[in-house]
Amino acid sequence: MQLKPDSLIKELQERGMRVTPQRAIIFEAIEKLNGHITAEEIFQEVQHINPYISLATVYRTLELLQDMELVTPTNLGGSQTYFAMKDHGPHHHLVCQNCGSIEEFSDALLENLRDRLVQDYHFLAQINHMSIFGTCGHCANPDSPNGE
Amino acid sequence: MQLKPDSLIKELQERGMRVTPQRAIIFEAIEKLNGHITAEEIFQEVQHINPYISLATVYRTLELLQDMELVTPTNLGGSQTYFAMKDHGPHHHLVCQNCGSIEEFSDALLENLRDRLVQDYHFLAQINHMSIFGTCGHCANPDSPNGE
DNA sequence: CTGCATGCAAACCTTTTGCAAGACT
DNA sequence: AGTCTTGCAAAAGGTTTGCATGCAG
Repeated sequence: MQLKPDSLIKELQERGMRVTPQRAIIFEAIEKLNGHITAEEIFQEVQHINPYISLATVYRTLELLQDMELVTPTNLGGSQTYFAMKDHGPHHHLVCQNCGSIEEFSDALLENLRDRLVQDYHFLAQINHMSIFGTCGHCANPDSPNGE
Repeated sequence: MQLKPDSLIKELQERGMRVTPQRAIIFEAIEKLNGHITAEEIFQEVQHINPYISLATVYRTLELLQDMELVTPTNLGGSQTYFAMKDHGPHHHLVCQNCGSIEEFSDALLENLRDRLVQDYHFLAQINHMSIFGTCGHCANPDSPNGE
């Protein structure tokens, strides 16, 4: 019961949810890995700290964090689900199908699309985590140093 | 401009692949169901014609069609993979998180996004099958009958 | 006839769940 | 103390695979 007051732990306490050592360790792992990670990756990381924590608990904690809207699941094309913290506003990804790099892009680029979806389809898009696949600048133009 | 089962069969022959009754039946089923369908749905359909065709064969045929670039897999948010024939040009989906309806939207709406991704990120987006989640007109405005 | 395709069932992979024991507040 | 959480293992859901048989070319 010493842990540095992580933001995730604080959130739990504020909402009257139990703070167990398992959860604290899982939170640490998520914060440390910080990105788009799978349950399995979190599990591996967590095992370094306490090998008795089970995969099931990782999944249950992840579910909890989703319910609390602190984490979002994303599908990056594979069979596994990726999770990421939801704390720095909506952002999206450009996944290069050639080199596998993942780059973020601004939510602002989606304004036009959102507007048109409302206008043309009366559809309120809720895009928190979009992944777009394609070819990144480096792979598209290996010769030119800055692409285009 | 739908691709007919016949042309799928032709494609197979041209590429020196075997045309088996199973494959022909599966092609028919895909054509008949015509849309975004799961392996299980194809399997059910195929069973009506010949109950001895196995799910494994459906999966193997689907894999073959993917390798031949005649069919694309899509993730529509659930646990299953959806497949669709690749012949009616790029199109995308609006999935209502409230009522579950799936509506298509035009690829034209993505032009702006594509352009900006190239300009700002030198990224060549390859968006063949995007799914956007949100709230459809009916669910957003239950009072307004025609959403207009 | 040769080799690829099929059926069946078992294996796999990721995620979920039932239950008894244990921990947080 | 009471309820929520955990670990374990088994189940579940979707997809893949090993192997012997069968069929297309």
